[in-house]
Amino acid sequence: MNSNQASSANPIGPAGAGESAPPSASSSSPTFSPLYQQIKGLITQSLESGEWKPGEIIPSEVELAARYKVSQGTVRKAIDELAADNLLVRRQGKGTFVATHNEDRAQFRFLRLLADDGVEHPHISQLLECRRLRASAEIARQLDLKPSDPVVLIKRLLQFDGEDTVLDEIWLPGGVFRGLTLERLSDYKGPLYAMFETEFGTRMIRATEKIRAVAADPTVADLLHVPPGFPLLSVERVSYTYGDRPVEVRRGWYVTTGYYYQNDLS
Amino acid sequence: MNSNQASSANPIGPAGAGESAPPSASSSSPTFSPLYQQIKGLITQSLESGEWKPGEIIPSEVELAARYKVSQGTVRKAIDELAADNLLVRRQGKGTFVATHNEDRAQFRFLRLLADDGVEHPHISQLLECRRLRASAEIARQLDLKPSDPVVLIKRLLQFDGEDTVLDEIWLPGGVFRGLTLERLSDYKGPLYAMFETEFGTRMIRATEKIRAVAADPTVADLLHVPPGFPLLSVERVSYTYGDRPVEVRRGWYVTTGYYYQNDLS
DNA sequence: AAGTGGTCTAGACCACAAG
DNA sequence: TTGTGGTCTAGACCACTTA
Repeated sequence: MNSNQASSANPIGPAGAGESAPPSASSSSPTFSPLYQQIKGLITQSLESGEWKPGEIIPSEVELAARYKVSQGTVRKAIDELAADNLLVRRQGKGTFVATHNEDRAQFRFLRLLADDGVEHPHISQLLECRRLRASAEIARQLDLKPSDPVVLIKRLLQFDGEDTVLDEIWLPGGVFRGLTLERLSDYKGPLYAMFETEFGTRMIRATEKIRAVAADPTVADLLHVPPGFPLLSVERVSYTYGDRPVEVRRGWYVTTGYYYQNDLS
Repeated sequence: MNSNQASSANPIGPAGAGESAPPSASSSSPTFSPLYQQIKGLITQSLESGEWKPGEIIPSEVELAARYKVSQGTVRKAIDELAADNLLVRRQGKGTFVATHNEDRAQFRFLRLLADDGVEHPHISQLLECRRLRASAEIARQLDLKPSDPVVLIKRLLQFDGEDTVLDEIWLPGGVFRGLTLERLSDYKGPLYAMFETEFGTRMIRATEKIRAVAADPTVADLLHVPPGFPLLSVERVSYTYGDRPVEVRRGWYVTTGYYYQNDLS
């Protein structure tokens, strides 16, 4: 961060624009960071620390401007970017809220599977198992853990229109998801990410996926009721929380007869 | 568009803020559109009409503000959104430029295939054929044409590291791509979309893709040197130009051994 | 009526690029 | 030095929501 902290007070007083000294970074600073970026960082910290929880409203723009000793326009730009990053949601006339995986119709955001007619179908989850074990070298690398660190493995089936369509293997760091059991999983109603958020304080911010076409191996084929060798969509996802820390590895096999993975290039 | 045209003059004079009448839309208008959205539309028109061509610089913010009789901040917000939509590119100190598929390292934007090591490998295109024929019902529907309207069909192979990896079938509306021949295609150096842009004035703005895992049929398998039934990634793309008009349908089969399709959920 | 985000303006200054 | 986009401010008004 820059010399200009902007947390409680700027270098010299309120520092208005156009008449007194500007509040921005000191001139010729080698690492220049705009004020609104610093504000963005401070707001992110409050989000991460839980000062404002998912679904809650955050202080109004004028309040935040007073708190950080900057103009409303500056916190506006910071909030604009956080809203674009799906961390905040603005509602005109009401206020700005912390985004959540609950109410949101953010289901499709992470499971981009549509029926051939282009309609988003609902699905139900059938849990197969939930075990604790030690991370393989590969999983440890992807979760930024040490090999043989404890991890949780969840296996489940997703049914679309009553047909088994997706098989998921989900790895989570054991330290963060202490106390996660199959029973707690099956008791919870709603998306998995909503549970992670409300029960474990871990919010998924973004994810990357590697997609391939693979032949179903016998085990997977059996669970998905397709013949061995059947072409399946292999989706390998790594999800990240605040600070770009990886907190989930997910391997999915999708039956794409009657359904397709939708992607928008823009 | 709103009653407030903003093209040459606002309802009443320059209309500054804070003292005289505001320039924005008439009050209680049933269809309210912000000024900067209208400016965005006007700039888009100039882009579409070719007033500013791909790669060229557009007038500075102050010039555009004078031209449209609005403040610089308003055209700035319009340009901000157009830059976010990849229609314009801002370069600090130099100006704002019309985006292009040429120089841009916008290759990966539309062909999201990476090697297993995560590196983007270069590829070469081998043209198989280029024919003119009449649109099938399905293609006509997707290109918003009438059945049996003329279309161009291009087939090609993409080689990564010398290996045939992608087979593409590309349908284009015959009217727009008049004079497109295999010879012209093979003569052109560079990405296909760059050629469409410079030679036919058709710029691809966005695209949607439907992704499935399929078994290679004998013909495709032969061309890609895989056994029949081999799992391939099926990518069905529809590309759109200005005004969300579809101008390309592309069906691709990807061999995803050693390569994967990268997608970011954010 | 009050409070919130959304739009619009005007002006000042900074960072960057090029003559 | 000049011109461009980038940042920051202050203030006014509009649109939407809730009381």
